[in-house]
Amino acid sequence: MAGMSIHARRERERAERERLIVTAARELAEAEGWEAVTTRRLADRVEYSQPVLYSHFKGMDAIVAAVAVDGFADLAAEMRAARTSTRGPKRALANVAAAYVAFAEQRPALYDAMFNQTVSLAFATPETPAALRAGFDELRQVVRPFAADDNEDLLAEVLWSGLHGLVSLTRGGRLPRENHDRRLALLLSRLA
Amino acid sequence: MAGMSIHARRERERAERERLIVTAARELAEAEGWEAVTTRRLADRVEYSQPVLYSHFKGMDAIVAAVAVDGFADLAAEMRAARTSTRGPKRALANVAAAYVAFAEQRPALYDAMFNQTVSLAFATPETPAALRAGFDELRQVVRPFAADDNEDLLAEVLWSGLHGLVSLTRGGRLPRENHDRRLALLLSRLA
DNA sequence: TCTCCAATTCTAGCGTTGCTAGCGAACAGG
DNA sequence: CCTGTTCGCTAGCAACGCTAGAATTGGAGA
Repeated sequence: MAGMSIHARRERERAERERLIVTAARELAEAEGWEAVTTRRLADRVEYSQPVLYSHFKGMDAIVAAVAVDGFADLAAEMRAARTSTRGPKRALANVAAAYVAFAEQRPALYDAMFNQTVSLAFATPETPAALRAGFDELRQVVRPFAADDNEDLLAEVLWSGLHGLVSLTRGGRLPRENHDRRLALLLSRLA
Repeated sequence: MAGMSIHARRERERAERERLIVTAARELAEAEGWEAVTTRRLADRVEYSQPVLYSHFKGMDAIVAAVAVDGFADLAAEMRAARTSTRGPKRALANVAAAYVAFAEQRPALYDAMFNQTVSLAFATPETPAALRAGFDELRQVVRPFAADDNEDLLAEVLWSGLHGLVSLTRGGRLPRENHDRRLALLLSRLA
């Protein structure tokens, strides 16, 4: 039965091509913004025709969602690094918050995919991708020392909201970039 | 010289038509979301042809921006009502925050225009529309009792960030709607 | 009142978008 | 070597934002 290994190779190649599409979409978005990521340009970039994209993803939204999942994994990793490289609950909190903000500032297109662009990502359900949970877990761990036993989740969610609000309003020009650090410090001091 | 009054009438009619366009855009967006607000459908609704839109606004973005300015005026008015109908700093804060959240929940398309859709609105500059300042002033007034003299603005900005983050993550499905009230209460208790 | 000119609105169309139908080539299996 | 299926491509659709140029409207002067 040579057929089986052939089938396996095909699936492998197919998975590779899917990765190629997702990373190409991500690179294009980070270089020129999401409005520049069209099916034609993306197909051009991966050197396939448009319809190939639709054999992997249901549509453009699904491609954005795939990039977003990647983004959540990256964000979770960076927050984890920020947390484990510090001692002391207060410093850990400050470091993780700074990592979150830095991520949003340095990868605006990725952050957009995660929080603005895509609406069709399952979040607090059983089929939520692991990467999404991982990010939230980091926040929960870092606020644990400051929470009463019964509201750890709640505090993590409020922290997340505060960080997202700060980042989001600043990036949209609603808040002046000037006092960004002071705002962040104030938020953290009130939550801790 | 009858020409002058004719000119005046024409300008009046023109202004009326502009209002018609903006309110039609707003109604269409609130009824079916912004993706349904196309130049063709909008032109249809106001019973003019597409190019008329471009004699009033530079493009679709400018129309969204005009709706957003309306939205800021509404939001400011509702927050003002919430503040002045209450006695006591803590209650005032809670009431204004609740008004903000209610606004975002009941008029999602409007909130979208104000915070997600449009990027091209001047905010902390001299030519910032009055409606935009008014909303922020309400927040500033309501946090004044809880701020040290030198960081009143900062605290208002952090409150705004927290509220926007809460609303934005909840609406995008990132936070379960379940504990929304408890999250809001926690945020306020930490800021006050 | 009739004609003319300027302002204004409409028709028609351009280039691009996301997405899909259906043809043609490539390739595993007999 | 032939056959059947799988796969990617060419071509095209409807709808998008936006614009050029024709057509219509309506005030002004004879």
